[in-house]
Amino acid sequence: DTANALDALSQEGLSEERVQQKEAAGSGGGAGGGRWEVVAVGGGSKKQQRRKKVQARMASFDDDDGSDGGDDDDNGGGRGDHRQREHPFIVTEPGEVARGKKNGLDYLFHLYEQCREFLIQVQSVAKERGEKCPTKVTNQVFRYAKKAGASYINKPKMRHYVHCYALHCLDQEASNALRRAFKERGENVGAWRQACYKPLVAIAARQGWDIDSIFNAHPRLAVWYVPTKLRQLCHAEHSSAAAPSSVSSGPERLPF
Amino acid sequence: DTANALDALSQEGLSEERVQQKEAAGSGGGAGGGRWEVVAVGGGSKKQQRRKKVQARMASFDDDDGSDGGDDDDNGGGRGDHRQREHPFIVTEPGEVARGKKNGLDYLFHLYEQCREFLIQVQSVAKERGEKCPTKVTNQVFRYAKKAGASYINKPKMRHYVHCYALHCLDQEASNALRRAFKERGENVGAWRQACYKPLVAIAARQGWDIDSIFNAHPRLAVWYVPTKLRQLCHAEHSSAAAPSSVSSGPERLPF
DNA sequence: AGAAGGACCAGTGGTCCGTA
DNA sequence: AGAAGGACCAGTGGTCCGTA
Repeated sequence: DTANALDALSQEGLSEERVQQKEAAGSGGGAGGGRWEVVAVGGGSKKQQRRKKVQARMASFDDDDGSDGGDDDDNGGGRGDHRQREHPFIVTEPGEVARGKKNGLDYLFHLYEQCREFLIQVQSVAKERGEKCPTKVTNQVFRYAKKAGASYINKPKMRHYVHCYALHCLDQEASNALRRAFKERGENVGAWRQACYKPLVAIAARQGWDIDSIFNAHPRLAVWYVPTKLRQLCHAEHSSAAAPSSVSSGPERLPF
Repeated sequence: DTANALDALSQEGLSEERVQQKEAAGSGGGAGGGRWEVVAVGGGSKKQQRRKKVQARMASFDDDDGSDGGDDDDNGGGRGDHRQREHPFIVTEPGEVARGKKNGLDYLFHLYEQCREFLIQVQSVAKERGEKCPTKVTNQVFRYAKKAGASYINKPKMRHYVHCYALHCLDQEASNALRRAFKERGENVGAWRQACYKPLVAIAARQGWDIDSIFNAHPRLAVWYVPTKLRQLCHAEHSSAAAPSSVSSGPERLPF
């Protein structure tokens, strides 16, 4: 029947034309406080946009069967077209909502917090079942997020901007300043993203170069793997910062 | 040339007819203090048995190239026969050295300590290089151990007996008593191994059922993954120990 | 029969590159 | 051109089962 056909399609990751909700940052300051506007990026009919409101956060579903057929909603509309991509990010100031077909950086950081919430849910299910319990945002968590309807969350995107989120967590002042500067200069997201590395390496330098400890010491950041490139930058900088013969000296030691 | 041919063979994991060293527990008590006898299990000629003494612990080699050709020793002897297996374990009392073509349990536990030492070496290499640093005995560590000449270490074996080692770490008295009882009764290794689960579950029960925390709180045990079956047993016992309606109550709570 | 371990397999971390 | 993300890939955790 139809439900099964839809299931089959959604298991291929091709259809599932759900309306996606986002909450827009209402009033200034950090992410996570306000609400995002509902932004439809699915192929579904417009009239469905306000349905399935909080789908992304709750719903008690199992994490290991591909089917949610027979639900109370139909995925109607024209079949066969792929889900549209998320709007690209632009550099926004803290509290600024992106206009047009763009997403802002508060929204980006909000996605990291959503992932952490999904992780916490996966952890509590695992504990209930006596299964091994992930400490990081793993593939399993991304799968869970997708099943929870948060189809706008995906691994490549989240991994791509982890270090930007790290800066946001570790030095909100510096992060905010960087956003304002790059917005003012009209830089694109790629340039801003690149620029996030340098202040992080400086933070690492101050804290004995142990980027893993820095991540793990921060509760919201600890659930993310340290990005390879950030690790490499810290290592390279550490090596060249140290006196040539004291590369193997421990943390906190300065060359003199 | 010959060296290359040998390399090729050893990369298939088929030959490398090295003499293997083991250190025998000299004087009673726990493992790790004494020395094991040299036990040859390779196909190499007998006269080579005392060569390459400490091979398994040191040697500065890289962890990612398969070649150690051109070394100072030849692997001589008849080619083409597979490496012999390790002698099977028998249940021995603490301090007792297995006789005949058998290995004792002090030796088994010693292997766990060797693996931990290999892990520590892998970790220090990773830190020097600024690579991500394993916290557990991973495939990478088993590969490293093999390259270090400890060909008698392998993943299936180590995973098979982890919970036995856990009991040895967490309650040496109970572990020793179990060994003596099973030896006296003439039980085989499989029966002893099975019997190790029960006292571990009892320990978990006393400590809020969190077997992961119990492993992680012990420095020598923390480097080992909690075995699936032990985790399942703890969970099953926990569920049935709790009152039916309070399965989701936290640790340390008793049903009353 | 009891046991050691090569080798396989499903699902991982990581990210490239065809896509829009 | 800049960017989002499906999909691939090497190496993982886990352990079965052909072997001795």
